[in-house]
Amino acid sequence: MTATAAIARRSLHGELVALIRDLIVDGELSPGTKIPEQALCERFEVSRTPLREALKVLAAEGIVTLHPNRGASVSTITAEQVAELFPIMGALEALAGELACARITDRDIARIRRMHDDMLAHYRKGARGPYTRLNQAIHNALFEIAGNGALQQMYNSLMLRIHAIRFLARKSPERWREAIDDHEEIMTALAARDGSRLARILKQHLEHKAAMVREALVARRTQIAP
Amino acid sequence: MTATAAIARRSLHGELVALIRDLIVDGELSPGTKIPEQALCERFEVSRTPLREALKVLAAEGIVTLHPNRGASVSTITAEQVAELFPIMGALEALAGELACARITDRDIARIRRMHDDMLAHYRKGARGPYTRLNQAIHNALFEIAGNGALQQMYNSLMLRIHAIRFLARKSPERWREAIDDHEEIMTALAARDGSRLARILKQHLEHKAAMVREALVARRTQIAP
DNA sequence: GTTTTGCATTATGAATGCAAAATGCAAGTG
DNA sequence: CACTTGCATTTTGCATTCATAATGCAAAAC
Repeated sequence: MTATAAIARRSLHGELVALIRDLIVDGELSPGTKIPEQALCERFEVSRTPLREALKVLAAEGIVTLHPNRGASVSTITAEQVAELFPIMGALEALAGELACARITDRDIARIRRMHDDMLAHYRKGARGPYTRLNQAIHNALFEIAGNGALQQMYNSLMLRIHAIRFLARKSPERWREAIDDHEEIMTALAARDGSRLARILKQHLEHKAAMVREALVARRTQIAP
Repeated sequence: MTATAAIARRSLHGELVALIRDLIVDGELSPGTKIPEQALCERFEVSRTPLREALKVLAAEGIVTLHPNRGASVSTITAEQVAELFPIMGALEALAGELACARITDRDIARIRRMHDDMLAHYRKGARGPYTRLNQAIHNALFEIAGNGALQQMYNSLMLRIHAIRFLARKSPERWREAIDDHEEIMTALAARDGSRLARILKQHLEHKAAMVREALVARRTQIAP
């Protein structure tokens, strides 16, 4: 025999990393929340050692912050950090678009076109939830088609870090319209397999997203401190 | 008083992360080397718990690979991974260049020009070591001027991951000449504060680097299996 | 009434202990 | 002689334990 499929090696701390990450993604642990070790130990029925290892890993990923001798908490994000991360995501998406254009099949184009049309339908209905889901699906599909695993991983990691802003992603109608326009252009460039154009559009699309978040942050600030 | 400087909080595992990372960077632990916990515990005079935590973090960073139940080893890198990482580094450098152009001062330009000239002098003398050092210093300076901490961190992290190829970075004279030409163009675009042009050149520069590494890898392969 | 100080409680950091898995080696088998 | 098989040793994963720093609260001082 030539290649035996390596049996799945499990490690408790690895499971915990995934588990806690899900907890954060699903919003059960919201940004800023303290993470008491003991409580999670009881919840998952493990001892503190693997749990602590998991927290260290999540801290390295940036979604958990460790306060030496004072425990861990779910990372919060500042406007400054958002301002730093969005351009990076823009650069990565641009690269993904470029790579995707070089590899995309007609079948893939048709598939994304379907998602795009679905998304438009939800936009017209004003259905934010399904719209967002399809929006993300399209962006994910781009990364998959790009076929660069490391790139996809880095992007996902960044998405996780800015996850904290999800709850304030209340686009204004103008910004939403803008996003739709961007997506139309994305579809066109993708169908034409015009990599450099798609890259440019995606970068700009992310700049628009960043502007949207900035507006939301400002709105929120004024709301909190009247 | 308004702002007391928070006293430096130390954590053993944090120290160990830095320490082991240095060991790897300095080449004391070369890629593929197994990392026996006990040996390092004795070397650093710590117990296994913090050391294991440190290894988990380094694994999350990608420079250490964990083999469940079989210990850890310094990550090796395949040609495929190099092919995935270089385009990402290209995208990040391009972004750094663009941001740097928007913020660079005349003083900074003069400083980089000096480094550039020094580097050229070393090139003419054929001094690879000092050349490489200045080359890296220039790229680092670009990231610093760009002023995006997250970007710099991600780039450094990637540099660490491809660190394994450092020993085979034997440029052919043609490739070296090519790199010099790239750097001349980089200086020109930087002095003109032409962000998009600098971005394009940096991306291309990284493509050249990738090609160089690919050649070195091929050469090495044929050398090993004659 | 507000602030400060001391102590008890709790939580975190690190070390040790124990069970399970992997490794190495020698003896056995074809 | 090559290849497996069984056992002793080593290594790793996790639980538990011990030490230390932080937190909360009540009493004392201003």
